Amino acid sequence: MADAFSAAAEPTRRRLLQLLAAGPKTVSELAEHFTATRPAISQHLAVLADAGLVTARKEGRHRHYSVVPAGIAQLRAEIDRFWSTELELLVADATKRATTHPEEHHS
Amino acid sequence: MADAFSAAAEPTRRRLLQLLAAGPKTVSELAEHFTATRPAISQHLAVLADAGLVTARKEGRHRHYSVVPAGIAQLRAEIDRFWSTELELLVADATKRATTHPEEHHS
DNA sequence: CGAATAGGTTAGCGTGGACTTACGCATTTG
DNA sequence: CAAATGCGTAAGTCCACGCTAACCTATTCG
Repeated sequence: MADAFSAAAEPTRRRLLQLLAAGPKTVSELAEHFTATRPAISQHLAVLADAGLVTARKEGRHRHYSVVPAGIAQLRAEIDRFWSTELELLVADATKRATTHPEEHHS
Repeated sequence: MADAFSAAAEPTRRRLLQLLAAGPKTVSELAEHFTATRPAISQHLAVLADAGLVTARKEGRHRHYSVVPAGIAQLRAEIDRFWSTELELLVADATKRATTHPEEHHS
């Protein structure tokens, strides 16, 4: 099984996951949101499926793709594992500094 | 400025960020944790720097790399924007189902 | 000053990934 | 049944990317 983090990071696949999070959709429906051709979207979906993030349910001549909750949970776990305590503290420090001294942001 | 999400997704760079989160380090110190050569690590650091995630402080003949809190905060924002409400609900549903009916997990 | 250390830069290589075009297969519909 | 629809797959192209080897610069130390 592929690395969920890497699979989900690609911009097109990121959007695909967001679109599918709102509910199941067919490949053609999804492809309408992109400039890329339908086969390209189909291949992206295959990558996501290989990472266990989406699955397809066959229904007539349609293929309804939907998100796999367990896969999304695993992706979440990967993100959380990456997002260590140290990084969390750094962000907390950064946002605190930004709200306290907004103009000290010399570019 | 490059996409922080994509930059941080690459496995080697993911580890670099985690190592740097624990505190500033030189390129050689970082390179010890990998099988890749030092120039490779140096290039990964350049990618992270281009994404605004790390910065280098020159000190003698050493370059101490460290994480940029503001960049990490922006990465966090990108992740949060990706992690929409729908995805959150799916995960909540998945974990709930897993803890409630553990054996219904037919592979 | 010359050797050694730290590290950025370049050129070039190989691979993978994103993409398109073309095709094949199933399913529905007239 | 024939045309049309929905979609996966194969083949081929192109480019970005990760990597190494080689080189160059700056700094420290004998």
